[in-house]
Amino acid sequence: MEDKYKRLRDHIEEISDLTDEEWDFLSKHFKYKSFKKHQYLIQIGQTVPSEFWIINGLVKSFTVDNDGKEHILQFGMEDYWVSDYNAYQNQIKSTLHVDCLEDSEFFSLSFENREIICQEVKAMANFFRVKANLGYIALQKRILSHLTETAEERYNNLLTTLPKLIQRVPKKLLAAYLGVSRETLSRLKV
Amino acid sequence: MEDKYKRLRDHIEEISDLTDEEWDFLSKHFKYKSFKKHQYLIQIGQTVPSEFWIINGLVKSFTVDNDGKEHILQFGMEDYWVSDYNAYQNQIKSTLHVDCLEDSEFFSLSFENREIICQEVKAMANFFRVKANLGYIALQKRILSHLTETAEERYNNLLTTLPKLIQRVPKKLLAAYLGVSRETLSRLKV
DNA sequence: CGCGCGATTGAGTAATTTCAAATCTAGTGG
DNA sequence: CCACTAGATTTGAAATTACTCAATCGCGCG
Repeated sequence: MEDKYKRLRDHIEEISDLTDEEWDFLSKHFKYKSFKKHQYLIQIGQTVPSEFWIINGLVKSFTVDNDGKEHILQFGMEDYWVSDYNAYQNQIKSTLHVDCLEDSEFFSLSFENREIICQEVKAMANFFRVKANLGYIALQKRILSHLTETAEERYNNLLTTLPKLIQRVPKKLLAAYLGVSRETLSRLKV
Repeated sequence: MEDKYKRLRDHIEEISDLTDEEWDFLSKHFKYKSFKKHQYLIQIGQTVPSEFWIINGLVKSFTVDNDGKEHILQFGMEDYWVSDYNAYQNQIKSTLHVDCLEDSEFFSLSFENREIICQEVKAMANFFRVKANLGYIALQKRILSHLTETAEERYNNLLTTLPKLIQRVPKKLLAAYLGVSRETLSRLKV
């Protein structure tokens, strides 16, 4: 467990340095959680009290449309943060499922605790500010990739940017992430 | 000019309250700029020293693909923030154009000045943190809309969420934002 | 008045989806 | 360890959708 906390601290200090006192204070606000494959962290219609930092494992966040088809907003793996941020930030009901694709471990952070540690520890306010900026930038890139690239190009980009992910995720889920049918993805000459 | 600064302060205080001293300090770090229709705030290949808060006017940020087609990442109007945040945050060359669709006025904020006011004024660090979160959430919604909705549904959503924008923007630019050809957009029965 | 830009419409083409079936694979229990 | 089964992947063919290329129409500005 020590090493898991250590990894979280390292992760935060990639962006904002912490004193030992700050770390002692803030680390108490995270809660360790463990989920089995196929368990849900978040379900549509429920409140979202926490966001999750992924210690290890793999999750998907997704919605289901009127035809029953699954659309994947995000995959999350080691060192990723995941939640339904719309529901979390605005304290409303979730419109997403978050489901474990593997047995996974997390540190969860409640909305209240996040505000507390941001208020008390300037470095954490800075961390989340920078992190949100980076997330915003990453999503802008994804939007642009949807506007400018074919599914084939997006798939090839995935292969090069997240090769480890590809091996852990069934192709039909990659299709649901890229926005094409699994048949079309299967027909791409890669 | 007084009222323009007042509007910026109001905008910030929708999220984070400021003391008069804090405002006096931080407002000095913004620079007023005015651009004519068709002028570029940012061009591909150039550095991006600033982000811009739009006092009034209208801009688009976009790229041009290999076929010469334009793809619009964002429209910005009154009270919006706009930049190439990837280039701005990482201090690299821009991959976007930002172009004025109308005569427009801005307050610009350099990267250095943003860090300064975030360091000195806790409320501003909080403001940008929350703002980045809201931006992240908005882009997640847009990703999901691309995955789950048809161009027709996305267009109808635009009509209801940003009716004023529609009237100021030619339809072919809306098509470039929604990710369909102008002919297809024109054929939608709305 | 005419020019240019934007919007619309038509027709043919290309790409993707859907539905169906066959094949392959990994995990389970015996 | 093997056989079995459910899920995943691939392939085929038809149907749908969107795109491209072209031509026309409409309107505002100079």
